[in-house]
Amino acid sequence: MKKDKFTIHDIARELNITASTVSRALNDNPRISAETKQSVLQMAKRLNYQPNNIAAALRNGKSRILGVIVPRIDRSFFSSAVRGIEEIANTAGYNVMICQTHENFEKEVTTVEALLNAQVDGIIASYSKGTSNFEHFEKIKEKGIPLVLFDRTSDDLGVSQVAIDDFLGAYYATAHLIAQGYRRIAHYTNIRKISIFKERLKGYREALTEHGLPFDESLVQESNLQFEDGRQCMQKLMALPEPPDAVFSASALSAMGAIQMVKQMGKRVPEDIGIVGFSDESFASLSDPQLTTVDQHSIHLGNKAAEIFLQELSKGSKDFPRKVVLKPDLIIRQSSLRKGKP
Amino acid sequence: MKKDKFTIHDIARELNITASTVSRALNDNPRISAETKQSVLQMAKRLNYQPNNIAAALRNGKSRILGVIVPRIDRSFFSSAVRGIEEIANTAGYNVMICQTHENFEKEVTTVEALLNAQVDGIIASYSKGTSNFEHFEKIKEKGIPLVLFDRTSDDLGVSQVAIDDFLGAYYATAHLIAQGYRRIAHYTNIRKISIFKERLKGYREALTEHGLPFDESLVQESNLQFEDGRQCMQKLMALPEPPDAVFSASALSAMGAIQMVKQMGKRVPEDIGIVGFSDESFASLSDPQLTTVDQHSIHLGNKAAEIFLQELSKGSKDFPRKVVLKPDLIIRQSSLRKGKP
DNA sequence: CATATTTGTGTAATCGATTGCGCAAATTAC
DNA sequence: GTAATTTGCGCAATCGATTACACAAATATG
Repeated sequence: MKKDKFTIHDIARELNITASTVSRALNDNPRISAETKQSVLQMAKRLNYQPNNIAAALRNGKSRILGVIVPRIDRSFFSSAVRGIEEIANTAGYNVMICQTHENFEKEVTTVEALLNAQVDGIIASYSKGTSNFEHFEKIKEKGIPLVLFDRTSDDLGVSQVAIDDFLGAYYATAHLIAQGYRRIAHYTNIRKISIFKERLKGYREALTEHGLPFDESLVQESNLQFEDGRQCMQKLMALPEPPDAVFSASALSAMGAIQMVKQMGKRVPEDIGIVGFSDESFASLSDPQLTTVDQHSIHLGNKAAEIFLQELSKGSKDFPRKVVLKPDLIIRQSSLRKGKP
Repeated sequence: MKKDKFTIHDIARELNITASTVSRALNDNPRISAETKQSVLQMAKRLNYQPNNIAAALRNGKSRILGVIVPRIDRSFFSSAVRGIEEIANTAGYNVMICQTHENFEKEVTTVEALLNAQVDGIIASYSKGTSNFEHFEKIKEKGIPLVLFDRTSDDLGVSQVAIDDFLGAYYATAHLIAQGYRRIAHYTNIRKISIFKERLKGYREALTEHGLPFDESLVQESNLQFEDGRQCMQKLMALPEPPDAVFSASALSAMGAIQMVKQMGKRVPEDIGIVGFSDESFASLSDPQLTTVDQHSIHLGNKAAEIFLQELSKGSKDFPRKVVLKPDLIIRQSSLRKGKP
């Protein structure tokens, strides 16, 4: 039951030197002699000295904490992105503080405040679906704290962003379906004001046009993109006078719903209906048939966001804000393979 | 571009009072008059004052940060548990700092140190598969900081624990299979020294015995319980002279692998082979057939862990350590329903 | 050999909020 | 009407580490 809270003053007393010398020795200051450093280090080890980061943080205004804001952590895309952020941040000596907004705007505002009060050195965020007002993010900028947005980004804010090319991902997906011989391709989307869904819709449309296929508004289904939405939209689509022969969904979950409904209606995937989803969730390769998806490389996305944060910290605001757009990849599985491997 | 860093001293100067009065006013100290509080609050709002938590943390030794250690965040079970922890912690005014060990013992040790240096007020952890030495956890105890283990727990350490009743979950699952008429039930397990897997094995065995079925060691398959493991174990099992007619897997992922392999071998689930998994991952209800699983109520588990942390903080170490064992529930889906609803 | 530099360490202020102690004024008690 | 309390606030120390400045001793320069 030894007292386990020694400070640099305790070390100093033991060695008959001052705390400043100890501090310098621990920080490897060149003005301290080698012997002194030696003995300080030894004593620190002997006393099992643990530095108090809080004190250092107060003194030099750096907490070495990076705040991360995500809508929710229990979605594979976000947890992987967070993991990517952590990988980079940890090796650079930063701890990560993660907060969830649950897609709730008010929670997002209070979260930003909480992180600022905690004196984080920077914030990486993906905002809520309900967020339209960016004042809370402005506040971060005003404080001179680096802010990096990822996935759900905005050009209006004038901060660095990391996202994948949603347009391209959608284009790949749609073009792949066309190449597989599907001709009447539907699209699942969310409220269109969110840029990622807008981009996906554009990519879908572009692929159609480029291959001489008509764009038919009745084939675009707007919903929350959850599993049940995927089922219901499929039902509506199949009730059309001219039902589709494929679906490109802007989410993986609703694509799964679509598959289930197709099977339930006695049709086959991919023979009768081809299906492609967006975001490579873990379940994509577990379904029957396995789901073709657009891989967003979420870990890499997180890495990139953390790297930009570190760069902004060191270089000041020169060269910033930056905008990084990663290329997605189409992971082709059975759900869209009518002709066999392309 | 206004300066946005005001302290209580700035407020004090504006009002011609001292910082101590401001501090007391902000903390609603009864010795401060109502008018003074009023004017302090107004001035604080006018200057857009943001308290510096770091300074307060240094002074009173409380950071209001709760450290959480999990093997990895991109697993539904852990991310949900974390979400449960956050729910409780946030409403109690705590921020949560999440760290991952990637099932790596060394990373776990350094993570504990990082959290201690960050002066967290408590730690909630689920340790790595490779962890056998608990010295780093002892250190937390020595510092007098509350430590709560969840899911992967240990009685040896003398700290509070929250877990689900793995034995009971396994018992439910196995008994359910028996009730559905399956008679030769296999079991997927991991290395047996980890208590959760030991318990699941015991529950499985108990259910067999209680229903007069023999325990057959050749039906117990040990692996890492990943998807591919589930496939391979199934293959081995089907090659036995007397193959099983059901599998109770200690993980959901390997149960999915089992389903896939059964289907690939031209047999049907649940008609020929019944399958039950452990841990209600998101994909369980998305598979075909949908997977019967043991629900660990991970969010609730997280809630409970956070509650115990808060209690330990307030009540001192009286009544502690505590051990909370939650009851799991069997979520019955198609993969085990041979006879229809039980 | 005198001056200039470098080396090694100490002194004391600082970061911002909190709090024990003290003290005068206002209020209550008897 | 005097003594005892209460009310309201200021003073100054404190949490632990960092760092500008100072200063003596050692070494270098010319």
